[in-house]
Amino acid sequence: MDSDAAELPAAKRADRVRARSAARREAERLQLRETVLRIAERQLVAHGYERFSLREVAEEAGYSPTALYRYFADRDALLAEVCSRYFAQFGDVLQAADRSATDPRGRLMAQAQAYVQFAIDHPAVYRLMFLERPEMGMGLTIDDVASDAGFNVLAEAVGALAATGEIGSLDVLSATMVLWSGVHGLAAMVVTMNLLPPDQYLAMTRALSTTMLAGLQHG
Amino acid sequence: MDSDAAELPAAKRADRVRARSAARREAERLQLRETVLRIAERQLVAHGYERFSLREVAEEAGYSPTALYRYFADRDALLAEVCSRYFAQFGDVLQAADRSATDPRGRLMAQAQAYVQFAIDHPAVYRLMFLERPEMGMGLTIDDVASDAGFNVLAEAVGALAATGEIGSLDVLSATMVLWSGVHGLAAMVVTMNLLPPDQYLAMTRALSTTMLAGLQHG
DNA sequence: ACAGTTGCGTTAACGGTGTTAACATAACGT
DNA sequence: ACGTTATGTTAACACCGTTAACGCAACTGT
Repeated sequence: MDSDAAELPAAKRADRVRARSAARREAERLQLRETVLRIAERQLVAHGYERFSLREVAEEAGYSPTALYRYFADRDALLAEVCSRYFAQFGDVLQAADRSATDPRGRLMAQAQAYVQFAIDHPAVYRLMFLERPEMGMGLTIDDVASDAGFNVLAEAVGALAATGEIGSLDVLSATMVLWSGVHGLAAMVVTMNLLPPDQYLAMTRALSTTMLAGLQHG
Repeated sequence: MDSDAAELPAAKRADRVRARSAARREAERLQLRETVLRIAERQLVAHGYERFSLREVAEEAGYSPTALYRYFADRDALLAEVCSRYFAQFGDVLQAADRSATDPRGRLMAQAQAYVQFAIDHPAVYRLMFLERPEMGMGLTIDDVASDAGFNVLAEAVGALAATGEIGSLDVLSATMVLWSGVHGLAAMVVTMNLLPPDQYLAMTRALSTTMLAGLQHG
């Protein structure tokens, strides 16, 4: 049939077949992992963290519950992977907001808006990332957080603000933590109680960030 | 035996016995409720919200799991009652802090300190009250919150601050929400991740409240 | 081409959860 | 003394995450 292939040594063709077969199986494995992750993400968003069930993910995927253990160590590992992807997305969102302005003030204001907007858009995910299982993503120690992408975007903008002298008596790390606490508090309210409609939460975010920035300047 | 009692009509003595019996049974019922509540509180504090188990409460109380349903509608009702008592305590703590100073600024600073201190002292309870099940206690709507004791202590101090003109362009409700968001964000961090030792959290609380108060003044 | 190994998915089972239903028993009111 | 009510029990249901044992297909080395 294939004259070129026929001229090659049989051993090499067998090797090619073997390699491609392994690659195909690996691809299938990755694809199944991917669909399971997408199902898990969908159910997490739909049902919330507290009702998230490994068995239900398996059912929707068309497998027995125990089959998923071939691909994920346990329920937490599955959730952690979903989490880590959203953490990357969250970092990107903050970075994009940061780039939407040039002056430190504007950069911080935009970041705050984007931060709370993320919580509004993905409440179940924000809850998992920052409220229920903070170890999935940013970790529990101050060093973990200091190495987080999102935190550093914020910290750098605060550093830039400090360079203009508008940071008062606080050091950069403290000022960063203070600002983070503020938006985190609002985000936590967004995902746990719906006191206000989303747009009012954004207005509140504006009020909070202007207040804090003004306070840093005159503190 | 007892000549006085013998002279009374038998019917009346029977009534007295009946009433006291009912009272005694009611007291026993209340006492059992109370011990169950104390056990539940202890286990909530010890194991945290996510591991809280009705069956384990029943076991420690010396009853079968289903027995508790005579005294509480379900697991959530039991937790809600534990919650409501802590809410009362939380309100008292804030009020006491409020009274520790006379000027609006000092009142708000003291309240912020007491707020975060409460989260440090009772992390599992704060999580239940404000993060996991906010409907147990302060509710989910803005009207529920507006009728909460703790919130009103804060709101009144903000009102007093506004009377001195140090509140800038924000209305009292918005300013209250902004301040609450800030301390809530810190408290949420206290109970979900332990980035810092408690005393540093309190220092951060001071930094946060001075910043926000300065921001309100110059905003 | 055949034998052995590896990977995948299954069922069965364990210990745990909240909750409902049916039942026993003791105390109470008439 | 009898019927009723309150209190607590056991059994059972429907879930949950997780482990162990097994069947089976595909792949690998000889």
